[in-house]
Amino acid sequence: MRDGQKTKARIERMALELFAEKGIRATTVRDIAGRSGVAEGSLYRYYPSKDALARRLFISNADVMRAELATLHGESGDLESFVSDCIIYICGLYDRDPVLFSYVFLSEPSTLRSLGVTDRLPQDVLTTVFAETFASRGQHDRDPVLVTAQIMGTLLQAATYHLYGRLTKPLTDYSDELFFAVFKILEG
Amino acid sequence: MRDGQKTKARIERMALELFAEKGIRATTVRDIAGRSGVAEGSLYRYYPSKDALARRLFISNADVMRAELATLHGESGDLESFVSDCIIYICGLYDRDPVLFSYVFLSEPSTLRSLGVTDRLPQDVLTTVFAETFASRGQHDRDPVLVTAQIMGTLLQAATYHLYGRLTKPLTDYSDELFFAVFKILEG
DNA sequence: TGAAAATGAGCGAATGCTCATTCTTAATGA
DNA sequence: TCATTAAGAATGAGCATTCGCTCATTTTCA
Repeated sequence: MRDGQKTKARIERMALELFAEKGIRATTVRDIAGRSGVAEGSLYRYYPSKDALARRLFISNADVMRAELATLHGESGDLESFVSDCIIYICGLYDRDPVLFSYVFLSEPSTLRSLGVTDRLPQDVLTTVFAETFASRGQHDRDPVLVTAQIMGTLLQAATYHLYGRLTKPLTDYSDELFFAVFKILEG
Repeated sequence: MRDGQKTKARIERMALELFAEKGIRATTVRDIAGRSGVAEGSLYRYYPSKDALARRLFISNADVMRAELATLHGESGDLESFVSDCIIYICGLYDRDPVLFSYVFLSEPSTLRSLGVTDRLPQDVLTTVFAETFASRGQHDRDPVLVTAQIMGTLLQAATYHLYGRLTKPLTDYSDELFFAVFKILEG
């Protein structure tokens, strides 16, 4: 029999690209099939619906990212080196695969809500770590959610501007400036 | 004759809410008409298409914001007070009308590209001001685009987290922490 | 040759939009 | 004062098209 896994992988990748380029609603099953070089019906061998595919694509990729961020935390000595590793990781993620990055990090709130994935964001790992650290340091005045928002904001908006072609070098090349801002935010 | 301007205004507001809540593609003309309490055909008295309405809503609101940010620049003495005014303005914008804020600032890149409005973002005012200031100060190593991304990132991501219900106080209440981070970024 | 993989015509539902028709009301004039 | 009217405002059934999805059929290959 034929190797269905290759077809499945091609469908997933092309769907991811289209979802990131045009949005989920604007991407039709015919679009996905066309770009994947398969028939429309083939999608339904592997997924019960277009939305299930979109949701699975988000969750499986976001879960990998969350696991890798958690690993970074386990390997790091202190908060500062963890955050620094996060920046390197996230910049590398964008440079290696801007399409995947866009889908997971730059989808609009309404999209994530309709997918039901607002509680599975990779950046939640940061919030947890910040909460633990601030608590153990007795810094009860600091808001781990706000700090996460500020730090992730600098990175995500930089990525957004790169998508628009306004920042042209790889995101990793801006890591010095990004480090600086993030550490200032972290210091409080 | 009847006052069509009130109908037009109601259609625009309800469309804005739906676009922000569900996205443009996911919002049907029937949705807009239903929530506005008018018939479907009425939309087409004022706009040639749903997309034209979406585009007009973005541009007219973004242009107002750009003008107001430019006014802030004209009234401010130095860069620091301008940026501080911008933070107050943007936080107030979110607190007063999160729906409008989401539509203009939190739509995903693919949406803005399909509307053809990526060159009309309110935050471009900041980039222009930064470019002028850095040039006049001889700070040729600083990237006005990156600084804009970092500063706007902290604000927009804070707004995003507020939308998710993770930040609960008005955004303005966080302005102390936001000021701090933004000024650190600005210092370089 | 058997079972999994892949196909694509076609279905019902939904969508954006049109247009013939009706409704509303300010202006008119006797 | 009040019936008449003209024109803009509003309607909603209906059209052409597109969409997600199904399934009987064909293809592929261990």
